[in-house]
Amino acid sequence: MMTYLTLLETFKKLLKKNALKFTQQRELVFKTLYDNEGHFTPEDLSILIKEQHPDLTISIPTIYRTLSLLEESNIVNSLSFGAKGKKYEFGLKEHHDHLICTQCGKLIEFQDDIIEKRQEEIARKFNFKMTDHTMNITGICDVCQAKTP
Amino acid sequence: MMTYLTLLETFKKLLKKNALKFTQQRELVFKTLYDNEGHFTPEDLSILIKEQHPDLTISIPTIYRTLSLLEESNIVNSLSFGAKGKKYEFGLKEHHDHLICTQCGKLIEFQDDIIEKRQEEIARKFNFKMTDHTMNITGICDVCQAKTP
DNA sequence: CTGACTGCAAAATCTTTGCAAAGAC
DNA sequence: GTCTTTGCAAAGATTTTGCAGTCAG
Repeated sequence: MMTYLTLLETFKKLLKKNALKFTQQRELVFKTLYDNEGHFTPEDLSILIKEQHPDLTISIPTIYRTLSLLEESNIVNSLSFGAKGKKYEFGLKEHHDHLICTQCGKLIEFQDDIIEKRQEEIARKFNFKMTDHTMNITGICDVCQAKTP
Repeated sequence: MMTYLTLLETFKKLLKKNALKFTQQRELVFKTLYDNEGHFTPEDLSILIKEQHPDLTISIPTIYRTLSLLEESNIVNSLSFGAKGKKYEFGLKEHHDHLICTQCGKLIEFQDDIIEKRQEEIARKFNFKMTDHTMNITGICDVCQAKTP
């Protein structure tokens, strides 16, 4: 994983290349997605930013516009599962998958080379340029299995 | 894959078990998802139903309510991505995973034994009692790659 | 300076809800 | 008959847009 500053430079260069300006708001969205692991709706981000940067401001429309911009450049990925709305995550990170316990909500991240490799093969087979993948295995974790026999 | 009538019986029993009524509208949504391979927004379904059953009617709110109902019972699955809104598919068929184009919203289903088997192994490794799993590969499909160089 | 970006308010969508009438059992 | 379900219209949410003022380059 590259450092924040390196990634920020990449972002700045990309903006320059497209005659777009580097603004406080754009950095805020970029940084907040970088700093926080997870998937966020535009509103989630608005709240996170208020908490983590009380001195700065950004409006909801700007968050939407910035996320679209970042998504076009593959700096963020969007996906939405279950709940309403689209969710965004920082896209310049290693892929990872999840095991989710439906009883206690525990979340285990894992990374499996066999699956990673197989996913690439599948994407290739369908001529897909893979930008992200999510795999969620839901079930009941060992602790909860012991609790409820 | 079971026959329509068998599946319909399952659906009826499920409704009865929950003191819910079997109505023309509920069957319409169920049947339309069964008859049409693919992933549909509530509005898509409304249009499909108008085309395929011009004599029957169903309102948009009822489609939303019925889809939520069907989803709770795992009779349909929902997915949402790229384009706006959630999409629903008939859920009582073989397990499969998805390739999703984030630009045009195209969705390709695939099934891969290597991945299925590996998922079971991973669940076992973490002592998880797997109840479900979903895998989505997001990316850019061949058509969209050609469009944006 | 100049053109792009932001925030506001308002519009366009998309989804849910309240309620009277109709329908399943 | 009773209690759910439906359709309508209206309310809520979510996302996008127009425009004047602000700001980066």
